[in-house]
Amino acid sequence: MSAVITEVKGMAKQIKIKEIAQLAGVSAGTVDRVLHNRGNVSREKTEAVEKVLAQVGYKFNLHTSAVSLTKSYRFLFITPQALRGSYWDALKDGVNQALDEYSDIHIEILHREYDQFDNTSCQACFGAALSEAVDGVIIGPTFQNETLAYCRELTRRRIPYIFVDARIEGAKEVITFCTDQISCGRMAARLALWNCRKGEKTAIVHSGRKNQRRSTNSIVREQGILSYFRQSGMEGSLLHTTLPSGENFSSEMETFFREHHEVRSVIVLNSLGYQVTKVIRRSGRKDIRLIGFDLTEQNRRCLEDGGIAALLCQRPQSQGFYAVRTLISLLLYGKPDPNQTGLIPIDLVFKENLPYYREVIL
Amino acid sequence: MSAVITEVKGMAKQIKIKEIAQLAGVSAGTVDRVLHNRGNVSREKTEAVEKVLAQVGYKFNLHTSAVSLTKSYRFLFITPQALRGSYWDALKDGVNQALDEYSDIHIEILHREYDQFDNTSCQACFGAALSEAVDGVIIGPTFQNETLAYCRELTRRRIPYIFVDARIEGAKEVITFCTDQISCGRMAARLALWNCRKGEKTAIVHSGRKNQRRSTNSIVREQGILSYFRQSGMEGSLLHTTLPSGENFSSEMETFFREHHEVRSVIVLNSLGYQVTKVIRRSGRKDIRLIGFDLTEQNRRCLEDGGIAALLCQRPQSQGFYAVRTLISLLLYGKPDPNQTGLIPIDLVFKENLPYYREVIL
DNA sequence: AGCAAGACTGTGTTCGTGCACAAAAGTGCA
DNA sequence: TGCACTTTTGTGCACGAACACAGTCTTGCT
Repeated sequence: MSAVITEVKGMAKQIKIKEIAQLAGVSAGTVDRVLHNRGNVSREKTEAVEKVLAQVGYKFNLHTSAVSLTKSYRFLFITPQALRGSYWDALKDGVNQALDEYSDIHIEILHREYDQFDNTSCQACFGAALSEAVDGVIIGPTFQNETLAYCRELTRRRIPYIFVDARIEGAKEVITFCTDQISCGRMAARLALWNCRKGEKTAIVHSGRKNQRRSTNSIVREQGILSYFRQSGMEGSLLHTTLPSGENFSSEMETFFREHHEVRSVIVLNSLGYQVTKVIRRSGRKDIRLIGFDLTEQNRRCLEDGGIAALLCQRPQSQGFYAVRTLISLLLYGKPDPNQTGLIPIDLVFKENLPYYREVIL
Repeated sequence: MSAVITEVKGMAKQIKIKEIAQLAGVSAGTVDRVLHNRGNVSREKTEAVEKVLAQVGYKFNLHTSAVSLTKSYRFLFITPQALRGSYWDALKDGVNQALDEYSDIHIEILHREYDQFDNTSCQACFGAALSEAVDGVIIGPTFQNETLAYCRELTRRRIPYIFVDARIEGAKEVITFCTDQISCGRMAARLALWNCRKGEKTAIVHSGRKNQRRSTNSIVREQGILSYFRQSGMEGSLLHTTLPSGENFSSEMETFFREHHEVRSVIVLNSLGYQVTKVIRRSGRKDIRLIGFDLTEQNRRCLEDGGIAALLCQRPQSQGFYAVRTLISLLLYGKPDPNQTGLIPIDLVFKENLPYYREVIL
């Protein structure tokens, strides 16, 4: 019989502002001023407080702060159109969840949507956004130039902003909440090559919007796929095809699947996997595994009925939730939470673990 | 150019106890008594308050409550030995994280560990636990009878308890935080059969503790695997082998892998996948994909070096976190959060998304 | 020196909730 | 009815952080 091992875990007795004040030989008010760097504190006392602070490790608590908070905040939340059940809709759910969690803080969020396939719409949206007096902005970016112009103006006005889903090179955002799309691509590739035989091929489906740059995410995902295939010495087994824009049925693609019997895996680079399942079904092929991205309502159904074998997801709810939380924390304490990396886990969803993704779990 | 769609999201103005009191024609103290069912309120006023409550949808705020809370709570946390980097250690991390998050509430947690392979140790542990005066208990159960006896006593003493990782039939726990092991098994099976050819086989590795019942979880996982294989008409492609107890190297299993060339996938039913990688390596086989469970430190390393192809994980940190949170919420408000289902998502981890599981994300 | 402007610092009030205590109302019994 | 007792109800303070305000101390200028 082995011994009963025991251990006591107590709370790390949270230090109070009053105690800090006492240790530093100042009043609570001064500590408060230092903590929020509101200024008007002599160098001497600032240093005294900061010295104590460094030793005791004071922890901010959003909720306790909120009890006494009188100020109210206004955020802008700018994304492509968030259709019911879409990726952006899920992100919005996360934003609302944060609003709920921090309902003791007075926050108002204005949601502004633009057409992600029309840069003039985006431009107009950002233009209108500039006339709003807000304390912070959350941006789901698409168009590089338009977004950058807007961000520059925000920087000039000292309004903090956060990217979700993807970042724009050159911007000075507080943080970006997104997943590493290279890893996403590599995971998709691993699934495509899982137990793969010589001669079997993998098809990559691109989005085929006319006159439209492909989204950065889909480009990077493809790079990830490519790097994994190259590393596995299977570079030659990749094929490419294109999904036409809109809901138009692609007879071209149907022919593609009919003719390429050696294709056993299909990776759809965007969230339109559910459209490809229809094509595959029409082609009569039953030996193809479809790997898609994003847990939209349509994709969810396809996962359930078997049309899609696996989905790679980037927890849009978490992105929205953390974005709001970070903005609050930043505005209340003047500095972003240093623990935050901005990297959001990648979820691999099969039919079996799908049910857990019904309710939002952060 | 399409229109810019806009929408305003504001906070849902939280109702205060004072307002409720006013609406019900009573004092704030009475509302407080009703909310926490402390008794000593006339039927008449109770009904008046509850009527208002039902209309306005009052929401508890853990943190504001905590500000004024003077009471302190004591929880017991009873698990198998939580070796560094083990599954139980991860669960403990989640408990500590909750302690951290709710550091404004006075909570003390006593961790008691027993030897999961020695029921007398478990019995002794529960025996000692009964002499502790505590407000709630979190149990990671292993032995059915011993646990049930302890739980009966807890029920008698009206001390709430919560299971993590697995539940014990017949107990009256507040809630159990665990994943559906059937689905876990089915996911493992899906991976094993992913792109599988006729003639290829899958080996299931059982734990081989002497004189020891297998853990409920591993039994249920096997049922899940079996059901998936049966459904796919591949029942015949399953083989079984056993891992000896302790760290002893299994030459028997090495021979198994050498002889069964048709085995292409291996599912290790418990968290000891990393031990099996050594055997496979010794056997010289390089065409086998190992599917394991639980993101322990050792398994993590094997995932990185490729010895393990995929791990199925059950977010032990979340389990620990939610267990503590539920206990707090229960003790403060007298009733568990009805939103909680207790089901924890299943994570499928490859080498590519492993980095995100370094830091605990709830 | 006298004085005002500004920098600095401490005190006191506020928020919503929990809880102790006091006040009020009801109950039973001689 | 009067008295002791219990049950019910209201009031007031504490909690910890934010912030307004008032008081104190510099500093520069006439």
